[in-house]
Amino acid sequence: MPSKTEALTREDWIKGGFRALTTGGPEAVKIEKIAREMKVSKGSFYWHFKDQAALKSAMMSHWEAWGTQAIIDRNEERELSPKEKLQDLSARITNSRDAASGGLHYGGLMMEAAIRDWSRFDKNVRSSVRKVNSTRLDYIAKLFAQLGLNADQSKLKANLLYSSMIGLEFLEHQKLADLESDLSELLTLFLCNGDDTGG
Amino acid sequence: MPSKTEALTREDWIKGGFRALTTGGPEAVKIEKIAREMKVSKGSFYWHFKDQAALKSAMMSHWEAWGTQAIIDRNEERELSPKEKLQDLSARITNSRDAASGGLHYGGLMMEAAIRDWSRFDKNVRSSVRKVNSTRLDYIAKLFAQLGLNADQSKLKANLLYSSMIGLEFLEHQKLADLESDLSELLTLFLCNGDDTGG
DNA sequence: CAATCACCATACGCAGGCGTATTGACTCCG
DNA sequence: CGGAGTCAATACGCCTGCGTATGGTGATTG
Repeated sequence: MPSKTEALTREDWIKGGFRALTTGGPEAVKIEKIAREMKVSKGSFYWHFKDQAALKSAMMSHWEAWGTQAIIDRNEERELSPKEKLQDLSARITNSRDAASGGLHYGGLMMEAAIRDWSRFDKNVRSSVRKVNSTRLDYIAKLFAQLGLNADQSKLKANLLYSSMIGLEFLEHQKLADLESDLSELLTLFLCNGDDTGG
Repeated sequence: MPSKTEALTREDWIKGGFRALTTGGPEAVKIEKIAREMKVSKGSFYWHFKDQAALKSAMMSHWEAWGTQAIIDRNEERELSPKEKLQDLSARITNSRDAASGGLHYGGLMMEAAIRDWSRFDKNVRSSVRKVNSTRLDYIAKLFAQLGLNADQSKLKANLLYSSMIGLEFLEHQKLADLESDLSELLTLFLCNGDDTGG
């Protein structure tokens, strides 16, 4: 365990990477830029990481874990009805600013959006995003199924709910309250009528 | 009217800009890069535009017009019921590869997504996107209103429908057919029950 | 107390992008 | 033909970012 002024760790750089991503988008995830923000030289970076791709990869690993299992676990560990879980999930995803994930928690909404941006033109990031989406969708669909919807309907509603979360988040950068209320309305709508799948 | 090998126009560069944006994202909208793709030198660019910002600005102007008025006009000029218009709109936004807008039509889905990415960390682009969103949402809400929904419900459903378009587009890079079907289901759901706004 | 190790700073060469300045071609007009 | 105007190629200086190489410093170990 070194002392001096507390040597940087690998995770410090990952956090720095997410800060850059969140505040400046994919374009801002530059080593020298992050180094400046952290008031160190990039010499440190290349000690902890092989190159840029390694940082990106590490960031994605963290996010894959945080963006799926962490959220789901926290939702499951409390004793809620499926309906409550769905409501809670909506609130959690839109409002993820609470202290979670042991310090590696970077900023919720903006961060997810930035990662989605990133994924659009980066194969590896896209692969991570697909995993996360898939896990989340399966989980949401499972909750709908527990409420009595059949498999197709569950998947459909999961798609639509999750898509709305993403789309609404994009529409309303500013007013968070309306976002949650809109999502809540959608959920109500989904849970009011079970089956009427038109052809 | 010059001759030679048909001198480049301002719009050629704008098209080039959109091609770059669509295929490589905001990061790819670089003058020298676009110039290479167009097999000319950047000397040409700086004849037609003052700088990068000018190109971006011009691109946004084009998109503002194309992304709102053009879509709405084409939807309105045909004689459809409001319900049909909504369905048609969904299909049109997701499936905008038909020959439209007189040649300045760059690639539908990917392009819109790239512009949204761009807007996240660029003030001017964001301003354009807000305008376009606002216009589209008003139009969609108007259609819902024509179907008998009150103002609040119209706005809500417009928000949700439009958000779903965006979110679904993100989820399903690959299968376009499912996207349309999901949207169609959502619309059906919206139009089946008029009012049940829970508190 | 030297040797080693962990961690960081500095300096380097390279590539790519920006915007400018200069020059070159081709066209139009007188 | 000569000059003005339109458009594009080339060359330049600047900056930023990458990854490497090398050197320094403080702790740790024998």
